[in-house]
Amino acid sequence: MTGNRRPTIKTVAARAGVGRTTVSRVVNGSDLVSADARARVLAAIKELNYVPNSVARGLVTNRTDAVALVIPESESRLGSEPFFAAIIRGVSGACAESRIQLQLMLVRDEAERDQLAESVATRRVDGVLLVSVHSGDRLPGMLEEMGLPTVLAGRRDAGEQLSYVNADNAGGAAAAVRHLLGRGRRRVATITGPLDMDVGRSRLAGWRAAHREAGVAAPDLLVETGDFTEEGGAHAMRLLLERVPDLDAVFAASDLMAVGALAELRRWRRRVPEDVAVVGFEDSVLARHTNPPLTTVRQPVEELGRTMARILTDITQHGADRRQITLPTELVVRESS
Amino acid sequence: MTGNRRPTIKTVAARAGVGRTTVSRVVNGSDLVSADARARVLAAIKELNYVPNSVARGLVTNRTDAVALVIPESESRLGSEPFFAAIIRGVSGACAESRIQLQLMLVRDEAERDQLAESVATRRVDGVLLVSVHSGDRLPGMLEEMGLPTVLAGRRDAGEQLSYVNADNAGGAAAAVRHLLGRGRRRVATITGPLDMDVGRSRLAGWRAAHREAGVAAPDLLVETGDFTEEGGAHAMRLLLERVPDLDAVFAASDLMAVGALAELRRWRRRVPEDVAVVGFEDSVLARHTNPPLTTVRQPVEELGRTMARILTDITQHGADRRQITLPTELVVRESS
DNA sequence: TGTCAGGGTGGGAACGTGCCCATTTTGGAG
DNA sequence: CTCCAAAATGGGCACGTTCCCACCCTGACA
Repeated sequence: MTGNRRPTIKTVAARAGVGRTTVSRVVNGSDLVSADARARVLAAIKELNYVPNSVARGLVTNRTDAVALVIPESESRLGSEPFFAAIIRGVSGACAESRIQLQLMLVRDEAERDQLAESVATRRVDGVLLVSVHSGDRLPGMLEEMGLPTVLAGRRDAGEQLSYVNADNAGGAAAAVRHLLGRGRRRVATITGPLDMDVGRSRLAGWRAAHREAGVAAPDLLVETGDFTEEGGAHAMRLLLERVPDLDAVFAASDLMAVGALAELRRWRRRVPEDVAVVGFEDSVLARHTNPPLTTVRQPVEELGRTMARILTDITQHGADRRQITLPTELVVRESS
Repeated sequence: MTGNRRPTIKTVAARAGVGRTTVSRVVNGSDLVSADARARVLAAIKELNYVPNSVARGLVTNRTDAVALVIPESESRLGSEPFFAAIIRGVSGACAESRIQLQLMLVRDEAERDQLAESVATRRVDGVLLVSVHSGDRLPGMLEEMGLPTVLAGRRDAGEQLSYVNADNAGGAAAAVRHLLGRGRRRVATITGPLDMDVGRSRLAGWRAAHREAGVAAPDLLVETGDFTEEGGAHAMRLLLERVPDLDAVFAASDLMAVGALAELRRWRRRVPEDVAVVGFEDSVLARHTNPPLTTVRQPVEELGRTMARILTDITQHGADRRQITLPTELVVRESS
């Protein structure tokens, strides 16, 4: 209980009978050190239970080996937790591999988001991972201007210049709608995500593309905008049913909205899938627990997080260039279609 | 594009025509500085867009204003994501208030967990938040010995000496079982959590206590051990049905196990709640989406995370003592009972 | 007018590390 | 055995901050 200070590189050097530099070299794996010295240093490290001080190291190297993962809480709160949880798992796994520290920043409102650039500057992270970016978002640009490599989960628009990892939203949506049309559905409505996000627009574009491809008309009458929430899905479903009573299928741009749609359909006494087929997007845990189990487009969310982290470490550690990657999606057919 | 370095405290001092110390005082809110000097410094800070370097600060203060949140991934993977997501939200919110940085560490296996102490030592965090601790776990003790204040989510046993925040597991379980007995159920089985965790034992103790209180026998025949997973719940339910065909209620120690139990009961053609009533524990999102909606014991998970973070910052920032807190739970009656 | 208390101020040292560069040691060739 | 290149080594400095301490200045009091 003597309040022993932690051993420093100096302590180790003295114990091993070498200079500080030699210890530093051993710790950082340089090969300019004799086998004998290395052995003595390693022994001293073990005896003293020495761990290098990453704060001091960061001061001189100007790197922290840490990245920030920024998640807007307003959107994660709404039950889309499985998505963010999977992102976090993927990111965390990749970071652990590269011995990179993960700093989590949940931003609760615009004010906190504006403050983010400063916070990130103070904290001296090596890079930033941004989830859920809206179209006109200026934050990513600001970060890159500050010299902070940034990787987005999902692009802001089709011409995105920054690094991003994306699911094949248009392709997945098209596959879903193709599936519905292929089973003889003729009035396939869609509940979109927010149209100020590329993910919302792309999935809508996929719905359109599949119709075009099949030579089926796709009137705007069949399109209702949602907000990725359960309530939003239910509300959109109601508007659609009022407007197009004879619709026989719905493609919802997220599982959560599909759940809301299912509830609304139940209220209207429409049977799923007999009267109306329903398809969601994401394949979250939810999809397996709805009644009936939900046909949906699986996106590899954990892989998405992992890829984001890998791109970022390639940039920060190996000076790689910006990269844009789109991951494939896959239709999972269950009983709602 | 001149590769302009970030301004340091020295740059600011020069610009404001004062010494480094004065700038430092202004930044840290000391009142030993004249109004005139303060104004000049603040102006310079704004002009130069200066942000203090927390790494350099950490080197001299020996504090990082960062805490680590450690979550075993093996357990978070199993669909209990809502629990961990809520913990993270609570912790993150409290950290943001105190301007504390949150470092997330998902540990995937024993090896990573063993390495954790070293990792945390290298990273120089001010304290550690540990989720999901098992009974004999030595890690918390090791951390405290290293001088790292540690707060647990859930205690290791009833005599826990370290700081922890806990839900009233025994009380909540007792309320659930009391509710079942009160509605005339006479063969109330239970699917427990892992008995090497206090949370598992305490909820079982609550089941026992409610029986004792009502003067109803609680034979071990009615107890089956689960592992907090859906499959575990289904498996335990099957064993119970084989052993006690005439059971008329089940208290599952988690929502996820209750979901598994519901599925198994459906396979056995038992109606819920007519033949068998089911109660879960946690009140996760899942509970509202089961068929029928699940009666469950709500635990304030986000509040739990928030409280953990507050206790830790009280210790690290204000030198407070260790603290043990138990948060109340609340029975939420839905249609499964 | 001289003294002194105390608010303001700034320079120096230290925190623990990586890296530059000068110096010492080693080993092999002549 | 000598010499020299290359390998091995260690000291000094810098990174950006906080804190200690010495100093200066102002104004009140004797």
